[in-house]
Amino acid sequence: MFSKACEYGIRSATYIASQSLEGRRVSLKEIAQEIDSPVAFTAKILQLLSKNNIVDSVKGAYGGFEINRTKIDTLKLSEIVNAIDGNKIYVGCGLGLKECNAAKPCPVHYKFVAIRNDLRKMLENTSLFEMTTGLEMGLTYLKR
Amino acid sequence: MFSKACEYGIRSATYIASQSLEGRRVSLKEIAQEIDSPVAFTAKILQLLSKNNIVDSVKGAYGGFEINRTKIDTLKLSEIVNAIDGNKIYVGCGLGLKECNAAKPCPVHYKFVAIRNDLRKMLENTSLFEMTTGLEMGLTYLKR
DNA sequence: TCTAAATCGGACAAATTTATCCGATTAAAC
DNA sequence: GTTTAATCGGATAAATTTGTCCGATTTAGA
Repeated sequence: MFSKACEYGIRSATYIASQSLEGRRVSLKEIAQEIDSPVAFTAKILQLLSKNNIVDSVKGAYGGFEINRTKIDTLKLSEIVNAIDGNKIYVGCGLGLKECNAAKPCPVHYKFVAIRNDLRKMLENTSLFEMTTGLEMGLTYLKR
Repeated sequence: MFSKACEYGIRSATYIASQSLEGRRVSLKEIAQEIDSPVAFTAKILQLLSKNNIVDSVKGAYGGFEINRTKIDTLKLSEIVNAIDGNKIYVGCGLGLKECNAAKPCPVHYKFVAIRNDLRKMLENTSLFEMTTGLEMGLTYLKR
């Protein structure tokens, strides 16, 4: 459903948020270790998230990544997905047809529209904070 | 959502079915032209569908691909998707976590379960015949 | 039997995604 | 100022997906 890059991105942001809530800034190394992802590849994704203003990065010793409280509350999963995978999850035909729309629908057009709308709504309604709440309660896990 | 291979596979099967309903056996060349796909790559996918008993192939002059009426009525999209992409659309965690289930859920586990169930049900409930009905009525289009 | 039209199957090539490496830069601490 | 620990950014490599090529095989028809 999502690219690997996007999966690592969501897991990274979730972990950073969870630690920022505790006042801890975290390093790339720690992030990759905690979400079980390839370090160098994760670095690329974090750069992307940083450029898209989703996480804040601090260079130099004692640097790392963090997300401020306001962003944790307001940022939605959709913005992370959009920064990495773009909007290709929502747009385009389920069968790969270039010109498929309500006026000229493919055989499964309406069925896909419904499912994609659900996915879009879910991503637009899920905040980073919500992602971390389960973690704090020990009910959800990011690793492995 | 689906791989290109899977998209071509669904479009191929749908076109073959629509022509088989008219009593016409169709060639690879015609299929690729009608669904606007790369010929040689489509050939590979048709081989796969043939091996998985989804389409019937006839070698030699006047050969080509066809699907018998019973199969057109009973075959579901899920079987085509399964033959090409396997079951990776349904299984596995939305965030790519190896061990994610109801006992140890990731932060979006239940939200993904719901959406994927909808997708699975849709594929399991849509027959090849249903794919062709819109085509016959000129309401849906496979090309471009 | 020969020819033409078709699928089959294996090797190969291109494109994209995933992943690694390393030097440059930055900033805190001593 | 030097060291150290960190991100940044560009080049490169590996893996996967997508796509091509071509000879082998099969079969209908002349």
